[in-house]
Amino acid sequence: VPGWVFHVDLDQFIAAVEVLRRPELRGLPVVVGGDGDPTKRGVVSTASYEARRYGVGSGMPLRTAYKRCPDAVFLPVDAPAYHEASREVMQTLRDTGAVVEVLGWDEAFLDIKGIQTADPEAHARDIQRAVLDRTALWCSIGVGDNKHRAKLASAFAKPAGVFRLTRENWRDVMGHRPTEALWGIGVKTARKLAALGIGTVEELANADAAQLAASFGPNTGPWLRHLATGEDASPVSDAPYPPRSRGREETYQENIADPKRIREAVVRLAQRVSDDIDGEERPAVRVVVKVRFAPFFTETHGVALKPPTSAADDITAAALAALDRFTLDRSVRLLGVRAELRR
DNA sequence: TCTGGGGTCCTAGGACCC
DNA sequence: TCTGGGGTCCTAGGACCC
Repeated sequence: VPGWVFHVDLDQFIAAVEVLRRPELRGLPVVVGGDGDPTKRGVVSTASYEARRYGVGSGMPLRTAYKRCPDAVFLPVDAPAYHEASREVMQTLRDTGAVVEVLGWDEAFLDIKGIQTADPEAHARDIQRAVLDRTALWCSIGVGDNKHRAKLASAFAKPAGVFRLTRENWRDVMGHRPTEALWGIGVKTARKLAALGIGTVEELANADAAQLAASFGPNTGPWLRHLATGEDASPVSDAPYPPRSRGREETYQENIADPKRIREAVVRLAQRVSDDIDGEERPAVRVVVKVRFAPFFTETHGVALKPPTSAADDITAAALAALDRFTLDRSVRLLGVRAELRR
């Protein structure tokens, strides 16, 4: 009997939450992103299915989304609202008795080992119904024999469906797909693999281990091939995950050229980071400043905190010391400050 | 009408040590 | 004279994900 793993993925989550509190938007193209002004710098967080029909999707610049669908309703990101909706969904999932590993606002893995079922699809439908009844949100559920397969399966289940992906149908479903279909392979790695003559999941599963290790490193190489087999022994874990870092960054509507204003902005960001880590029990060991110069290239510099500290004055001083390591001879479109926390 | 903001993890290269 | 072979730590950057 396989230990079933479910991957629950909310359908158009952010847009769906917005529609719930504004029922008049149902059925309309809705685009959530930035501060809701599609003429400004920003990207789409989530587009409703109606908006996706116009070619609008996550990660797309808001200005492009506006061009493609000028009649869409553009809304600002309201993180607290999504957080609250997410909390309700995750609690519903826990109440089913499964072990729940949360993966962001709108996704979770469920280990249902403790629940006897000969019909995992029926159980998935029950969970889907429970989420819908309690939150009025639809989700799709991937049914797998491990996390990786469950994760990929949920995409095939959308919208509002259930799809099973296991060792048995892995080759049929995934073998012919591009390597980018795997969770952990993005456009860069797919391109690099293609240059080695490896285009599909099946080809990657059969690739030469030594060649992969030579190109991607002794750990990453074998890991890539392992991904293509669909096998995954990692457990679903509900253990609390201590954050490694906390950061704040912002893109400016107009680039900043004046070093004095850059300095002031870094101080403000450092102050916000200090406020954020005030609630953490562990102090920061390092502060990293990120600068994105025009047109679009990014550099970072960091400063160690010895001894580790959470004090706002120390965080700010470290951020300014890190900023001093940059040559500010070009205008800046983004600044960021990140504190790395003691492990 | 260019390209958010929140993160995590891995790697390469230099410093440093024995 | 013409320079080893580990090992670890630190830093910057890259890649990926939601």
